Amino acid sequence: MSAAREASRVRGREPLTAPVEDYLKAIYTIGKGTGAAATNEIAQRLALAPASVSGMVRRLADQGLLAYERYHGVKLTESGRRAALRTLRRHRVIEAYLAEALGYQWDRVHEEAERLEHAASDELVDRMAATIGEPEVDPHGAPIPTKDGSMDETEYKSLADLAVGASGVVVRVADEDPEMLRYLGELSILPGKRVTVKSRAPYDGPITLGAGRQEMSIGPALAAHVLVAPVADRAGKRG
Amino acid sequence: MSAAREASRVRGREPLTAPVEDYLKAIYTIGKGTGAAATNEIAQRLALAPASVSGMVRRLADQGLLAYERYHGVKLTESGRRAALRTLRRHRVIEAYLAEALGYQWDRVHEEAERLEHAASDELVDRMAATIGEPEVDPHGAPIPTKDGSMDETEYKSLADLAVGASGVVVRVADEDPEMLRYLGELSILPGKRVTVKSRAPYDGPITLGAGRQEMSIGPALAAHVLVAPVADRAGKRG
DNA sequence: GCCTAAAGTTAGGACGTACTAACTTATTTC
DNA sequence: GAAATAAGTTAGTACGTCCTAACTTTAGGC
Repeated sequence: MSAAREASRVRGREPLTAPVEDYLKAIYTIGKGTGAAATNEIAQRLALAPASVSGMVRRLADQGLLAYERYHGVKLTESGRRAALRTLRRHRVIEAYLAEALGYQWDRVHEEAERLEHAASDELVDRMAATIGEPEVDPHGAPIPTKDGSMDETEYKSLADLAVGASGVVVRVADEDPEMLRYLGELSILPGKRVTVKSRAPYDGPITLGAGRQEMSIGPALAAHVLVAPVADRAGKRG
Repeated sequence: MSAAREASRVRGREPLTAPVEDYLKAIYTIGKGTGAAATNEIAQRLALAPASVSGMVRRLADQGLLAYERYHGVKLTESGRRAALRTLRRHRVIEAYLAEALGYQWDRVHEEAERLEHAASDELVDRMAATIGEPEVDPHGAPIPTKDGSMDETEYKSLADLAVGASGVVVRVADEDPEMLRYLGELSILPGKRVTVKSRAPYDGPITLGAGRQEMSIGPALAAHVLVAPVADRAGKRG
């Protein structure tokens, strides 16, 4: 490695730029913490040209945030993982705070948090978290990393994977699209809601759900974004 | 004017970048709204080289935010003034919110707001303002521009200009330096406090103040940053 | 195992914002 | 009003991030 590149790697703890934080967050969520992320996946998630990603991941690797092997994707280093979790914590605490303290609807928090996460200090985020009682999940049910950089990584089944007749409690909606969130809200498919799969039509057909006294049908693409914790069935439940 | 430059001026209502907002804010506060600002003043306020300012003001003039005449400083256009006031409103509402809702001390709000002002949406700022009861001043006593872009431009005397024997109510501390603010806080020279000038030493010497039951001396440089509304003297006041 | 499609990279350029060094214009002083 | 100083500008460069176009490497189908 050249002296110049070595020097750039040694460069200390300057704050990360907003694009850098976005890359790390994207890589983290693609790789679920430790897995690898492909150039095209990163490009798609960030709505950038793949060529731009190639250039950026090289710089991030030079800074010691990524392990990068040409043509074979990237993995976060320990320092990259910490930075990603810091940003993810900011994002989710801010989302929770906007909903709890400022009356935002759950379909609006993501966009606002997407900008604020790069501007808020650690202290601000900690104060927000304290003010609303140290939440453990954001308004979509996504777990909030702790200050020391650990996060609940429980993997949940989606509603699309639940067997016919099985019940579950919605724990998370794994998508930020405001339209989708509003639609789910109308159906009152929200974190905490108990649902039962009544039937599933063949050939990727609609899934019929029971939730409280209601019954409803949703497509499999939508169902795949609704994550549930399975519960044992019992009769005479209260909605 | 060339076609290319004309085209760039016509470019619509894209959101302004953070540096652009900082320039406009600086120019507004230097020119007190409508006055002119010199290149070197802007450079000093933003801690930039004068050459950088020359380049930037030309771009801002191309965008119709400034009136710029080479070698003769700049003035905000109406559109520049509106943008500056929008940023100033964000900044001061955020400061007030941090202090009121999140327990920040008055010497810490400026730094945090300096970054958040570029990331917060109008909606967020309006919600913050509503949540803390539509404040009219920030924690330092600076007036908050209204949503429709007007601001109380009352000019106050500073403590350094108050005659010996005269009294005033502190309305504002016109500086953001945390050390200065903490020091004034220790002396409890805060917005709302009533003070009386007891004496003034010659040759720019210390100014002795009475405030409540206390008496204290401060230097003229510090006094110049403390703005007061004059009040008629009366005996037997309560602190 | 070869060929093609998919995935990824390099080359070259643009834009916004900053810098230093060298130059020009304006202002002050005598 | 000329010289000295202050204020401001241009020229040339750097850096971070993005782009498109053209090229290279990898992986999948036969």
